[in-house]
Amino acid sequence: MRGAPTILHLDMDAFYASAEQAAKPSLRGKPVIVGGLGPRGVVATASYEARVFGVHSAMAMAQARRLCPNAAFLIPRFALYREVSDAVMTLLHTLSPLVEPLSLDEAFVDLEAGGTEPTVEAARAVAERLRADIKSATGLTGSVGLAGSKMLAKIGSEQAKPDGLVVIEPGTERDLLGPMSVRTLPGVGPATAETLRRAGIHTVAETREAGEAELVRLLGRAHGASLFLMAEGRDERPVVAERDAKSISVEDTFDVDLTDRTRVQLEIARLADRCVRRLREAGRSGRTVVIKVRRYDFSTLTRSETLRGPTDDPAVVREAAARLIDGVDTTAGVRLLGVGVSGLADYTQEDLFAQAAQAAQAAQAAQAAQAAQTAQTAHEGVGDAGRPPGPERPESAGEGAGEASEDAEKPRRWLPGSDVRHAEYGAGWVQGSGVGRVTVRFEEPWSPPGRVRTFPVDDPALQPADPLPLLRPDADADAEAEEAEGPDPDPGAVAFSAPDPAADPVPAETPGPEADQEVVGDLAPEEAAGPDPGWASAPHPDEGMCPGPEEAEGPDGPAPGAGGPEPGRGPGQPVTSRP
DNA sequence: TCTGGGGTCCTAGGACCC
DNA sequence: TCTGGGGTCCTAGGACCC
Repeated sequence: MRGAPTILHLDMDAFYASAEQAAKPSLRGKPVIVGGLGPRGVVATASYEARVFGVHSAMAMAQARRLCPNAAFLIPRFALYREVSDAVMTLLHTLSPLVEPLSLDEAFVDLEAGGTEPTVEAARAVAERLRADIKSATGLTGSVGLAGSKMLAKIGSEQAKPDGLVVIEPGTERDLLGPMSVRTLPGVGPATAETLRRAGIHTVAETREAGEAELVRLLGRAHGASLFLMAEGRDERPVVAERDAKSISVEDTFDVDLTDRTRVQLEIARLADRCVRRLREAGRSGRTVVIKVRRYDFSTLTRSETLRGPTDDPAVVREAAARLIDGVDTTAGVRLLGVGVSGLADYTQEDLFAQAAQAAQAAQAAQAAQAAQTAQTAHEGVGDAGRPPGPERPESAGEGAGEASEDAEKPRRWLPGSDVRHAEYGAGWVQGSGVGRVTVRFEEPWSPPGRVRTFPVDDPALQPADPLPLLRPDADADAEAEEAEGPDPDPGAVAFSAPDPAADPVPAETPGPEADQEVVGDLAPEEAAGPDPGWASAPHPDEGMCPGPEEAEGPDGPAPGAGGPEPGRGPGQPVTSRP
């Protein structure tokens, strides 16, 4: 607890959705929902326009579609968010060496460690300048809380949303917290809240009054004690600069439950490979392999195995994962599989070789022992050191949000929201696809809202592309970014590949909303001008079903009540309605 | 159409060792 | 030949967070 509000918490506003609106001019001021688009997807972030309809994070996407059918539904583009996040974190590091990122869009900063004078006025001035710098470097807004502790700073930024600053002056904490819900306190989720509710505890004040002993009795030692401190407004947790990861894992939820045993084994092997790829990218190795299985009924179990030494060998991890899944009954159906590695360490190459060999030997010995025990020599141990030959590439049911590297072999998937470039029309993004066609809106972050065109999905002129920067990388922007970042010469806010202005075919004038669609390729005009029937009749054949903004479709609206996601603007249906 | 993906921390029991 | 404890590691599950 400090005498001055020098702990800062920054939380970017509706981060993913705001980044998408910044990147896609036609979506500004409209409801945007970012998340998994498959049948089992959930909302990652909803723009404020979509929240008006009751859509929020972690909601099932199906429910979000019901609540806000006219929103633009987009897959997350983590490459973009990471770039923006890096720019923001760079700004935070100019304030203090003590920056603790919590996620791509959130961080604590210890201003006092950065030399800010410990007064309300000085802290407020730093925070206001920070918010302005973030806006000019990224085009996005963030909310800031300032307080004498992490907990209060975070509560402050929450109160400040959107695009605000709240200072909680030391000395006011207890009064401020008293009437708030226990859910406000960090570490109180649905389960804890329910336990407390059954004990008649609903507010922070009631939590305090219950006393530490009672809280420990209800919640256990660590949880009860820390909750009591938090309720009293006592939070001495220091801001700690980023720590090394302790585990790395990947998982996939399948559109349809898996029942085939061979398929389950195949997916486990693929996940193990993906996990090791991430492990190696991080320059780490790990000693404990974990698999996760979520069954048809959502019950979840994990199985783990600790090796004799850390490894980053895909074969070793794959084999451990295979042994673990062997012991799990999956006959009734599996909706999710995951593979992770924990007990991470940085190890030299020699160590890795030695230990990988050791682990393989141990595994072999174990197998041999087992074989001997069961007197079943048909199960050969020798082959276990080998790798499954050939590429494993069953169709992926999950989105694989993290991994972008997919085979060039298989048919291209045009996921709504993703970046494309057309040989003639330039940069754009996929608005939807289905039944052999893909609809693209051609616009750039700094252009006016663009127009929509439809192509055959296999049109060679259309290619996937990297995200464009949110701010036009011109001289002015560079100067601004440089100024914002101080001595660092890298304007860096957004260091993507620069667009080629010469190749920019986006029409200079903005077409009217009724005339902004043009058909390209061999489609009959009426076919292309109307809504894509694939959207209405078959919601998930091709992930494509992003209705996009109101003017996305031609003048002929879809047949109303066609079921499935709303393919376009029905006559008289407002896209945004503010209460 | 219920319920993603990537993490962290805590608890609890059993094995094992001193 | 009635009974110790304590410490650490491993495994499994669960709550929570963004």
